[in-house]
Amino acid sequence: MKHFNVLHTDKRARAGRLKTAHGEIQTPVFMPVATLGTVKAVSQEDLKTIETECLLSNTYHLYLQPGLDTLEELGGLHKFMRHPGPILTDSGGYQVYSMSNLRKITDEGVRFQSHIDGSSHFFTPESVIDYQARIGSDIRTFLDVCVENPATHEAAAEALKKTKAWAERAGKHFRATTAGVDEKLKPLMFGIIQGATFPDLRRESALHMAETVNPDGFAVGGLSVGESKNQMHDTLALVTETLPKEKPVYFMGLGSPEDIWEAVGNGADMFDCILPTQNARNGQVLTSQGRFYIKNAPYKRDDSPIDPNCDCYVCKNYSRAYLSHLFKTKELLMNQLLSVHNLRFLINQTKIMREAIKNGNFAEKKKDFLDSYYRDTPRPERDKVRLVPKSNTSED
RNA sequence: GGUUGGGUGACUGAGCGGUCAAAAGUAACGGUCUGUAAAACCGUCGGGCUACGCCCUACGAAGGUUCGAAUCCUUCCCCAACCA
Repeated sequence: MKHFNVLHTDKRARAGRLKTAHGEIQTPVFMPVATLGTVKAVSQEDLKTIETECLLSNTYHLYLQPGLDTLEELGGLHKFMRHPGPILTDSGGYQVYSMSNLRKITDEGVRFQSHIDGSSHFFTPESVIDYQARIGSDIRTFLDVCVENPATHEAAAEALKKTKAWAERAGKHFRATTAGVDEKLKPLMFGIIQGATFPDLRRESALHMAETVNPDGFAVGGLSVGESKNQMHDTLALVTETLPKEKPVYFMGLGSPEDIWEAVGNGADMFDCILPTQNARNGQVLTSQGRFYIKNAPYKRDDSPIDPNCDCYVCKNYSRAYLSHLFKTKELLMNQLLSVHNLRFLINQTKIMREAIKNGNFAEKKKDFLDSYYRDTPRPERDKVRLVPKSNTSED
């Protein structure tokens, strides 16, 4: 049974449908991030209201808390969090990257030191597949090795070598452990493509994944980690050109609206990102006319909604002035309201994209979006590289 | 009326002879964040410059001591507590 159908194309942009055990996903899709089995500050009711199609959760974090025994006893993640829709789980590969001071990589797997209590845990490509089975996610990903940017070709090649070997092991294990499962209930496995920003490595990774591992979908990892926008988009374009066209492409960790427009134009179908929720908690909101900080002076007495063009319940019922007040007074409701809005904004963008692809005017709609989004602010430099490490970001 | 303790930048509050345009926190102003170790973090924060330095104006007010005072002395004005 074919789990993914490309319904419409407009140049390289595609609109499609992905079937999972917990329902269909229309693509392009934005998946809110529920690392610990919750989209931070957002309720299940909210997720439904904003028309969430798929959630992303995290193997590493769920493994530590509440623990897989607990999760399994309570019927898996869907039942535990009462989420009826599809869930994709990240393998923990991102934690290999972001918690580099707490882990050690060997050919066999990754030894983590828990960030909670310091206890030691060993993840292998196979065990991570088993963990995701216990979580019960619909889309499961392989353990990979993501390198920081900038990386030397040597380091990226070394990481890719492990990623490839691990993908083969994980794919084999996945097939062996899901062999008898009914097609309709069968989870999907997504392989992760690495190779930093080196074209030869990216091509090698994509070809290897497609030809040797042949997963249900392709995740593009190791991007949006500090490289320039040009590098990021060029790398994606090269990967989608290399990959077969009949399977979904998931750009891991991409979440600013302008980037998603660009990436959909380059053939990506699925996205997840902490940005809309994390930025919401830090007071930044997205609108069709650009993004801004709700806490900033101009909004203190602004009685208008965050985005007059948004259909979310926050924009219909709350003013900028009130939300600004909530932020400044550290009222917890702010986290929920701004998160709901930002998520709904991105989901609405994907709906506009699908419609545009169907109508064959994607480029035009993309231009409309960007013209409006950058109406009052200069467009960012596309070749600018993030120089400061993740843990020490600042700008003056 | 007396005694004692105080009056420091928007606020709270350190400093108690030079290294003080003055700690720290708050507020204010601006920003960062892309498969979440984040309801986190980072700047700026008296004014003016021919700015990695210089010049003004500043620690209740006015005098004074000193090479030099937010810091010591005198007087005055406020504030708090207590005593009449």
